[in-house]
Amino acid sequence: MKMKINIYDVARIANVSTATVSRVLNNKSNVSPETRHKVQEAIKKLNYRPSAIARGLVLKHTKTVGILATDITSPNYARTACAMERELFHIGYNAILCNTGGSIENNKAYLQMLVNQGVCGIICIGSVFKNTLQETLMLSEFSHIPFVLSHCQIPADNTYSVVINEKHGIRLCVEHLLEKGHRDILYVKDADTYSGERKKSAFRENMARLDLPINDKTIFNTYRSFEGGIAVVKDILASGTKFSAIIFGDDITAAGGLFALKKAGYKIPEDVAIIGYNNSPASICCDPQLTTVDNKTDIMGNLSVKLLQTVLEKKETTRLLTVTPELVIREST
Amino acid sequence: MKMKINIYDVARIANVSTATVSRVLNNKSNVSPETRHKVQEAIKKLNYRPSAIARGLVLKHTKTVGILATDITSPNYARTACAMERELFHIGYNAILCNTGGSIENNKAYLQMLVNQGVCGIICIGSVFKNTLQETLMLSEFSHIPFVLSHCQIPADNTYSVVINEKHGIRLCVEHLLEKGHRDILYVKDADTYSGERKKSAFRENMARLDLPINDKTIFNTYRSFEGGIAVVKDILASGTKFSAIIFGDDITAAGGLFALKKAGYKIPEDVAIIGYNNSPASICCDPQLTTVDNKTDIMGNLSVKLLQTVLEKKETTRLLTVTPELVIREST
DNA sequence: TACTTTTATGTAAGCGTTTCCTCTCTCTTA
DNA sequence: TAAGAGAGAGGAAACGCTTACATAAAAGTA
Repeated sequence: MKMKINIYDVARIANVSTATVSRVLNNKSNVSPETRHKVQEAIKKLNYRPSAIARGLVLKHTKTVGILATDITSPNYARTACAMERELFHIGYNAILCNTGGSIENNKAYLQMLVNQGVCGIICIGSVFKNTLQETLMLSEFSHIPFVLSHCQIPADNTYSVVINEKHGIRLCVEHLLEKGHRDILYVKDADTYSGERKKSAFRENMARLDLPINDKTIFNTYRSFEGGIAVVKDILASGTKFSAIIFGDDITAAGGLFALKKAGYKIPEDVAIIGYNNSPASICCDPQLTTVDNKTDIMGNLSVKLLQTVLEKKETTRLLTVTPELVIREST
Repeated sequence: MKMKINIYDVARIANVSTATVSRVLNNKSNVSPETRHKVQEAIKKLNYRPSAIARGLVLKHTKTVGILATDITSPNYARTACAMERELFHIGYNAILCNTGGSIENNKAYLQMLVNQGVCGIICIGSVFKNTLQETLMLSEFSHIPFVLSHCQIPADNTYSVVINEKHGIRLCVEHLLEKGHRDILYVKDADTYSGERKKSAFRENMARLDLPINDKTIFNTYRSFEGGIAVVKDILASGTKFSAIIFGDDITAAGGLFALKKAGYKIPEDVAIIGYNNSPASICCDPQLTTVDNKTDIMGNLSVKLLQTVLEKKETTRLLTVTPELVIREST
C-alpha cells in the first residue's frame, strides 16, 4: 500500500514530466493551457499535496517563520502572536512558536533550532531580546535570515523593527491627568526592560515640559503583578510623597495598586486618579474600570508580518515602523 | 563561499563516511569509541548542525507538532499553549501554532498544511474542534498521525484525550455555596461548546443531588464577555427569579455580572455570592476578588505533550487522561 | 525558403540526510 | 587451521521536490 501521493504519480496520471507538474504547481509560465489543465485535473483526482519538506530541501528554506516571545501568557504578547500567526497563515506561511522564558541559553537554542528548521524569517516579540540578540545576530550563522523585532531596535543589517511610540503613550497620560487638574503625578515603573525604561524617561520629559513637579520621589519601582502593585502603594504611602494621580507601567500592577489604595481608604478617582498601561482584559474588570493605554498590539503583529513579507520579496522597504498608542479613558480618572 | 556546513564536510574532516557521521549523530551502535570521538571533534570544529529538513525528507516526518487552537488570546488557551510549547521544546520537538478562529474551513486548511509540513503529531486545544474533527479525522490522509485532544474526546483510533473534570469543578462550586448557606443558586452558561454543555448539565445534576431547587429559571444563557455578563444580570433581574448566588461559565462574564449587580445596588458577597470559572488574571482584579475554579490548564498542556510523546514512542498508553480542577476561594463568596 | 527566436516539454542532477547492503577484519570455536 | 560470527565502516540508493540544460516544435523574419 502506497503511503503518500507524490509528484511522480501526478506526472504519470497527467502523462507529463515531473518538471511540468512542478511548473504548474508553482505557477510558472511556459506551460500551455491544455497541459496545465491536464495536470490540475490529475492533482485534483489524486488529491495530491506537495511535500513542504522536500520543497524545503531544494529551496533551502521553508515557508515558515519563527515567532520568538518570552511568554505568550502575557495578554499583550498573546494578542500580538495571535495577530501574527493569522496574518502569516493568510499569506501562506506558518509559524513556529517559541517561548523562551527570557533565558539567554534558551534563546540561543531556539534560534539555532529555527535555522535548522529552515525558517525564512524570525519575528521577536518584546524588548527583552535586545540583550541577547545584539550579540547573537552578529554570528554568521544567523546573518542570512531576516529578523523583525517587535518592540526593539538593533543596528544590524538583517534586522527590521516595529515599535510603539511609548513616549506618545505616556504623553497622553500626563496631558489627560493635567486636564483633569492633577499636578502631583507619580509614575510606577514595573519592568526592567528597554520599553519600561523608555516609558520612565518619557514620563520625566513630559512632566518637565509641562512644568509639573518631578524629582526622585515621583518615580517608584516594583515588579509587574497584582502584588507588585500592592507593594508599591505601600512604599508610596510610607514615603509621604504628595500625589493625586499615579500612572502604572501595566494594568495588572495598576489593579493591585487600585486595590491597595481602596483598602487604605482612598476614593478612586476622587482622591486619586489611576492610569494603567496595555489595555488588558483585566483593566475592564477593575472597579472603577481602569483608564489605560492601548498599545495596538494586534496592529503591531500585522505590521511585523507585512514588513517581513516585503523583505522576503526583496522589495524596497523601510527599516522601522512606528505605531501610535491610544488612550482609553474609563472610570479611574 | 560555502553557505552551510553539511554532513559531507564533517565526514571529510573526520576522515570517515557520511554513514558513520550519521550513526554518531543518531547515537547508533556499531561505531567504535575512537571513531565516534573523531566525528564529534569534527562536528564541534565545524559547528555543524544537521538539517532538520533533509532529515525530515528521508524520515517522512519532522520533530514538529502542530498546536491547533481557536484563539490563544484567551488566557486559558494561552496558558495551555505556552505549557505545551515549553514541554515540547524540552523533549526536542517544536510547535507550529495554528489559530483557527473556530472556522471549519480554516481548520481543514490548517490540518492539511500540518501534514504537508510533516508534523509527527497534532494537539488540539478546545472542545470546539469536536465538530470538525469528528468527520475530518476519518479521512485517510490524517489517519496515520496521532491527535491529542485537550478538552474533548472523539472515538477514532488515532486520537487521545486529556480532559478536565468539569463535573467535579461544578460540584465544588455548588457544595461551597451550600456550605455558605445558599440554596437559590443560578447558573449562567456563556458558551455553546461541549465543555459549556457539560458544565451546565453538571450543575443540574448537582443541584438535584443536593435537593436544591432547579428549574428552567435557574439556568440563564449569554455570550462570554464582560458585556455578556452585564446583559445576563439584566435578564436575571427582569425574570424575577429568586437567587442568592450565581455561578458563571467564565471569569470575564462573571466580572461583567459582578459589575452589573453592584450597579443595581447588590452587595457582594453579602446579598449575592458569585463564582467565576477558569481562574483568569482578571478574576483577581475584580472587587471583590472572584472565587473561581482553576482548570489547571498548564498541567493539561504538559500532560497532552507527555501523552503524545508516549504515543510517538509506540509505548503502551491510556487513551484518556482526566485532570481535576480546584476551587479557588476568594472574596466574592 | 531558410534562418532565428520563442515556446513547450523532457532529462537528470542535486538538495542533505538515513539506511540497507556489502565488505573487511578480528575473534571464536571446533 | 579453517570456517563462522560479529563488529566496524563505507558505498550508494532513496526521500520528493526544483531547475538548469537540452531538445523539439512552432512561430516570426527577411
